[in-house]
Amino acid sequence: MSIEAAAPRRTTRIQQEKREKILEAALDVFSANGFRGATIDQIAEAAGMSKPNLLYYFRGKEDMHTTLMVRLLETWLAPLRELDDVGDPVTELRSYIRKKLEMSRDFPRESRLFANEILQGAPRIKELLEGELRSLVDEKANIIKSWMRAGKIARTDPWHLIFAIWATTQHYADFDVQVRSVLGPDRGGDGRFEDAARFLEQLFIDGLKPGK
Amino acid sequence: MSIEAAAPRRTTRIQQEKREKILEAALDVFSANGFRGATIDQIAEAAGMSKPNLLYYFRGKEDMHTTLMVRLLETWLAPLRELDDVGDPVTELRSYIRKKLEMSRDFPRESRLFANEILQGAPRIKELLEGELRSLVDEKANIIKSWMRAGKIARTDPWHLIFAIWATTQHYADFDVQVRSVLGPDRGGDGRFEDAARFLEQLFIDGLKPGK
DNA sequence: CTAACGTTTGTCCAATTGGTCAAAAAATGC
DNA sequence: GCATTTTTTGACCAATTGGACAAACGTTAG
Repeated sequence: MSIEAAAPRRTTRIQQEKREKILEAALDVFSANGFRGATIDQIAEAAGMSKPNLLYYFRGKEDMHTTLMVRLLETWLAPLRELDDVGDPVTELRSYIRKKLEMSRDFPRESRLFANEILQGAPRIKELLEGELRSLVDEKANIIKSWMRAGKIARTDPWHLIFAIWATTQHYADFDVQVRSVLGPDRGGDGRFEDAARFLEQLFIDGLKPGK
Repeated sequence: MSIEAAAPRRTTRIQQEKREKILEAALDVFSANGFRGATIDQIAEAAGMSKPNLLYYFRGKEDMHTTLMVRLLETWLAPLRELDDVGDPVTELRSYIRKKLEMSRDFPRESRLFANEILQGAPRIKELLEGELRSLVDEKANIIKSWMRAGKIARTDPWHLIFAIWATTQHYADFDVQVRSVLGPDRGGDGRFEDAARFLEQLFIDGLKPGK
């Protein structure tokens, strides 16, 4: 026994990799089936390992889910965090909307994971919403308000503006099946995101140009 | 035995009432927990009857769900169906948006039921989306297009316009927890729907006024 | 080589859950 | 009142599922 107190075991490279692989599989399964719809067996199979082996790396299903959730929330809110006081308001907002839409295109699983959670009443991240998220949105809403006061963009409700941006952009990930179904095989292909980008730009940016 | 062929048994008043009661309970449970998250026992308890009794009126969980789904789809699409060729375009769209928002306020369970289904890939109503819904949207999109050609409203993509209206209005039902959390106790009360109505009116209607 | 430790798995278990069934209880027709 | 039909329920079942565990396996340091 060494002199030092029992140091918490360093996580080895192999442990890290396994945990990553599991989380990747869990994201797949949770986002496609929701928390209750997902089974540990499904995740295990998707990760290419046995169920007891998963439970060696995570305490349980709940553990995987919250780990995913907390980690992804950061990525998810990054674009909003970047909304910057000093930039040109219209440019900032345009860039925010584009980033959000790109996230729906590139990370639809993450979007659906959150959508699932919120739909079920956000039992596992309610505090985060009321705390961290709320203050972040308040902060950014105030920035937007200051832009309005300065006459840089049209006056409107910043909170609902943010909701509208969330709703319209995430719609293309969360309601993907519906979007594709309605657009049909022709218009529903890869081009739909460019069409959406053009539309949203017109809707939000043109509508927000100052002086009507 | 009578001369007539075995007539399909008339559904009695009591049967109708029980089925209604069950569907009401099922809507509660399905919308709050999703299909897989809902249990027959929960529905039975919510309906105030025993599980085997439920299964006397419905063949199974799936049966309740599809019955709900098909029935509610009509209600859900009613506002869009009413979008009328002959009315004033701006009035028509304003009225559509208002109705959709009111539905989110008055029928949040229905909204969440659909959201849940779509999120999971719409396994049970995919054909409906690709058939009935698609042709309805196409029809209305063409009406909107004709308005644009006539210079009555600004030019934009009608399909994505419809998506944006769906997304923004249903957001207030599907993401209710998040909306409330972000707005906080003060702004998140009953008034949030009026604020939303004002905002959406400005966003969509002002933005669509013809001639920029 | 071997002891110690980290990793993996087969097996098992208890709880949950969708659904069945036969028998009891109501309701209905005569 | 009585026979028939409809409605309700208690008991039961098989499948699924989250999780526990000890034994087996691999790896590494001495």
